[in-house]
Amino acid sequence: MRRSTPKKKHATLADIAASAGVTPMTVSRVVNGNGYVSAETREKVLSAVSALNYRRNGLARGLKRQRTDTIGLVLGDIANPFAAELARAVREVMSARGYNVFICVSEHSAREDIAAFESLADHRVDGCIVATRANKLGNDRLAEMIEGGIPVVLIGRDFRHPNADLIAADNLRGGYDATAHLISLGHKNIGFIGVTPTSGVGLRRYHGYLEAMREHGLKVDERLIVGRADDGDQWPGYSTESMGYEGMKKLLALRKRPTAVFARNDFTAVGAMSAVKEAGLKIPGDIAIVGYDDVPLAAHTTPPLTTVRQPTREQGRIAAEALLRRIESAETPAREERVMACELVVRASTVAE
Amino acid sequence: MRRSTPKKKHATLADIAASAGVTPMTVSRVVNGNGYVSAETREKVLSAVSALNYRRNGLARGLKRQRTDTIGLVLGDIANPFAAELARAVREVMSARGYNVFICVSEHSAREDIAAFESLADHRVDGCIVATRANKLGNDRLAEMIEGGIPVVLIGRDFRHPNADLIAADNLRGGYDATAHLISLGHKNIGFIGVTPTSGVGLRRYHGYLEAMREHGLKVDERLIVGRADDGDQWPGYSTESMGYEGMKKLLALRKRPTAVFARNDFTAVGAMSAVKEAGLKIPGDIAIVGYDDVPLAAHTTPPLTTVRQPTREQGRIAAEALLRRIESAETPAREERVMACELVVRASTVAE
DNA sequence: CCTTTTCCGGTTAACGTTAACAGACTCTGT
DNA sequence: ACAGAGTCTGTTAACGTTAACCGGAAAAGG
Repeated sequence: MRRSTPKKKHATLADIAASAGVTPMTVSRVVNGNGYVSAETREKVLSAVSALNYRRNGLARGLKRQRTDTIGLVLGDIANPFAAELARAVREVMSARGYNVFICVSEHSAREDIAAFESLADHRVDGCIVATRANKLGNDRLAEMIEGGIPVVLIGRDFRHPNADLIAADNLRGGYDATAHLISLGHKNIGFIGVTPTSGVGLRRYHGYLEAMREHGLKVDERLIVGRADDGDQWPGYSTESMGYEGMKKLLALRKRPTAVFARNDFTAVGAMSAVKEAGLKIPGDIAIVGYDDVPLAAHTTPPLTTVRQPTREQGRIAAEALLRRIESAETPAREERVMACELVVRASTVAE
Repeated sequence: MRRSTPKKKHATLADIAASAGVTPMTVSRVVNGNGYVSAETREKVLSAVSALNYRRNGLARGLKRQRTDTIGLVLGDIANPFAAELARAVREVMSARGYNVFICVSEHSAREDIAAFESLADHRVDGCIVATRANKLGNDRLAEMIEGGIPVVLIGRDFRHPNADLIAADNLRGGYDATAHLISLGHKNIGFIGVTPTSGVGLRRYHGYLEAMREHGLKVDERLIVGRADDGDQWPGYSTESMGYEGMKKLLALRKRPTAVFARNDFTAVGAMSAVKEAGLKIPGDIAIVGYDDVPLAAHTTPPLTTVRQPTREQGRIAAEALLRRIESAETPAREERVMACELVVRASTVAE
């Protein structure tokens, strides 16, 4: 218990300067590698730096320089492979240009969404990429921050602002294509797992499903739309697989069960597949299944999952580049909106081999 | 093209003060809700705050207060559900105590590992939770930072330092139990997917496997250890499912193929299962499979996956609390090390129902 | 009535860094 | 020898915030 020691303080430029017998300014020049410093002084300074374990204070530096070389990335759900891939792409571009990336997670809650970009803004990140789903409160707050002068780029968030670029996958079309694929295979009774009829408002892929059904003259039975509401503020212990599993159970219990199902994402689809197999039914013979995202897992399910691939890396890369443009140009550039095509990947969960 | 506007600047306390006809100090009192301010002036100030869209400058604030109310979390792989769950638990504890959490991702690269906690340290986070795998360079750098005075707690990183707590799951025991389970079912020829014989040095669950084999008098054939090296600095396009798939392919091609396989994690196990089924073999009849982590998916594979559950939330929570202790106590507390038990979850991939 | 407390707001001086400028000294070329 | 350029280091003044302190007015207590 007595094994505690007094706390250490961080060394400052002044400490190094005193120890090396120079002024703080000279030390600053050495650690930043700019300005003229003789080899001899540099040596003295560097050895003092490592002796005192000096690290520059990013707060003071950022305050003085009016930039932090740091950007923020707000993600809704860190467990999602899509988010992970996005983060990787953003980071690649950003670190090549000398920026750090700090990630904040909102857990799909409006309150946390706001808290996340407020804390990033307070720490004066040079810009922000926001990849969370739209919500009223968050949108309002975001608009204020943008108007407050923070460069912002949105990924897949259904919110438009004249000073924020928007990069998105064409999930409306993706959902349409997935559904049209099932229709072209002769299915008429097609379910959707992953939203409630009311909560799906913000989900483009769900609208794609509705549109495809309507355009092909198929009626959408509300009993075929199953899932949990997700627009509330809490989503405790959310597991997308179990939503798929439970959703499919509900569909299988219907008097007239669907012959095909479109799931909001691949993990939901996997849960649904598990329920189908448990019921002793065949995929795709009895029920065909389509997922969304083409996560690595999708190629390894039994049977392999038909899904819709979105260009994740490209979205991340383009968003990062758009943000850099906003950060580094003297004037705030004109708004850019990019909608990227998705690609249906047909595997054995809809078409037997 | 011409649709660009000049950049905005952030409003400062002084701007608000001027606009409200008070001093900056009074504004500070209002926005921080401390000190005495009359209702009338508070009103004036607040309306100026919202009119000018003021947000306090966290850099200046942090610089002056010598704390940022922010902690850093360094993760190796954001796509891992384990990491996601950990992050959630850490965030829960931390936001309840008024701290923000910034996440940095190292992509399992030593260079990025170092860059991550250096950038966090430079931004003067109040403390850091590091959940990346150990590596020589990173450990050295980390030791320097700890000695530089930053409170650090490690999760599952095989690195000891007198001023850093260590929370870990007992993956050695978990790996042992998983392997012993297979042995108790009569398997003798048991493969491991996910490391090369040389690269697995840092992976406790792999050592558990080796230990169980040795203790039960079974010899470990090096050809039964398959996987990619992962201790290099690059790991491009890494997909854990495909490692499992390819690893299993190699094992199936052996003249004397294993009757059971232990995979380093559940996704690797899923990839392996996919290769087994593709070869027309039965699970667990021809080959039994055990994974690790008990991700939500594991309950929904076909057959459901036997795996080892680690207490993820608890690790996150305990780490967060340990960090808070380090941050908020005046003296640096004595080192704490917690090893948490894992639990074998038996499902149908090893024992037919 | 006087003393003490509570309320309200201003003043000053940092926190650690760097941009801008200034001064001195050393070359180089003519 | 001298202008001009290049090299090296120091001084000053912010960047935006808040801790610490100060003083006056009003309220409370005796």
